[in-house]
Amino acid sequence: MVPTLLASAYEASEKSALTRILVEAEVLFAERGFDGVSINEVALAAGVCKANVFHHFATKQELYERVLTQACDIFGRSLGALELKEQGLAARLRRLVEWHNAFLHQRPHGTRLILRELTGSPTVLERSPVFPLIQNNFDRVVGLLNEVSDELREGISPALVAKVVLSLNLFGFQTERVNEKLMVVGSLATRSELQRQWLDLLLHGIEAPH
Amino acid sequence: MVPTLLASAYEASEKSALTRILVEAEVLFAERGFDGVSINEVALAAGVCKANVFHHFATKQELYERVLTQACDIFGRSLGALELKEQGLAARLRRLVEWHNAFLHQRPHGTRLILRELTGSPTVLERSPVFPLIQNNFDRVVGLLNEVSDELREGISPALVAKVVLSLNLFGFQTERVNEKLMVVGSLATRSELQRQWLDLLLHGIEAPH
DNA sequence: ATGCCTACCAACCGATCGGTCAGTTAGTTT
DNA sequence: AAACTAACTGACCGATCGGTTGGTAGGCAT
Repeated sequence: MVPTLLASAYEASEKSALTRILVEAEVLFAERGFDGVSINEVALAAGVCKANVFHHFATKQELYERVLTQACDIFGRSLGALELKEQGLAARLRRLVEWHNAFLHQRPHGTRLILRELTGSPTVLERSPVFPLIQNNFDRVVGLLNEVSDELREGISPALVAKVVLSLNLFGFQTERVNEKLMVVGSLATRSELQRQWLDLLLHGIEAPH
Repeated sequence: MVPTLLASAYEASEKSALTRILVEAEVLFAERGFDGVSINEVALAAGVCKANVFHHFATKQELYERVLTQACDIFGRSLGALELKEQGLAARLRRLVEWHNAFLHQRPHGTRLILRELTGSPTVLERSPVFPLIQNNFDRVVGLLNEVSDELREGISPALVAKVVLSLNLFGFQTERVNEKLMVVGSLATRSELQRQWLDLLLHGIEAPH
């Protein structure tokens, strides 16, 4: 109805068709991957016809890349809004993990979409414009830890800590649905409790003091 | 040529068509997922015609589940062959990580196949016969750590340690190809060096002694 | 030799895939 | 009022999808 090319126009109570296409495409691609979703499905979910999707996006690839880039951007913006100055290592690490985990669950579809690219085969989107964004976001996390690197033991680099922290959070998120089935009987507690535990583990190690 | 239904007949120098189908299907499914691979591709890679694949497997699903189950079985057998008695926590943990990592790289396709199920949406293969196998394998790893649980700090459960160790190894494997691009400049060293570092990190924590 | 079974293949089926096209509607510009 | 443009649709395209069918080739027991 309203002729506009701005995807960032969320002010309308009735979302535009373009916005609906992007939203539904993110959900579907995140859940079933590029090959698992047909353009027709996206169109149906968005309440438009297939040809309309091709009016806004030249190819299926273009739609996919647009959704993916958008997800990376949102992650970057959220990371940029994270302020944790004047804090020590332990507190800084805890806040970082909490922010990261909260973000993952606020945007599960975007997260899963990015994870697909991060862990998928390199044939798809090998040199997509997304990789620099991921690189940049990772570097910024390392930078946050670098400011308190003097509190780290010798031989422990900020990059290593960042990798471990992000890995545990992301893999935990990725396998959440399986975990629920896998650990019905006791072994582990709630998610936040589990997170508290491995953060403590990270800070102090697992070995008992002798 | 030779009429046999045994898939485990590796003794023939010329592998049977069935074996070739299974091998190629594992590679393709691991690389591009269930939806990303057509039966025709599998047939071509195995050097047979499409109808022949459907002669050995009733449906695409059946072929996929067969390959997946096989991958889980091989993991279980390799885990069963791992003997690490009479060792302390540190040595035991190191051997466990080394075995796991070596296995992942010896069978990258099977590993990626399992990871797809572990991290994918629950709609596909929701209640497949594979989940009990995964559950069982995880429990056995926990059991190995449980034998030295007295060396763990209070509040650190063997299940938590197992989850952290397996997560770091698996996510590291999953993102290996990205890592190579992501860390061209120095931040991190070789894979084995990186692994040694986070194992040390796990044992002793990251905080400097005050 | 005859029958039987397994392995294997070319050709085919209806459905769906990504993508195109001609045409309609409606708001904007001149 | 005429011209233009973006948003949108139904019908269609060739290709490929998962799966079926009818039949051939060859080893084996009788």
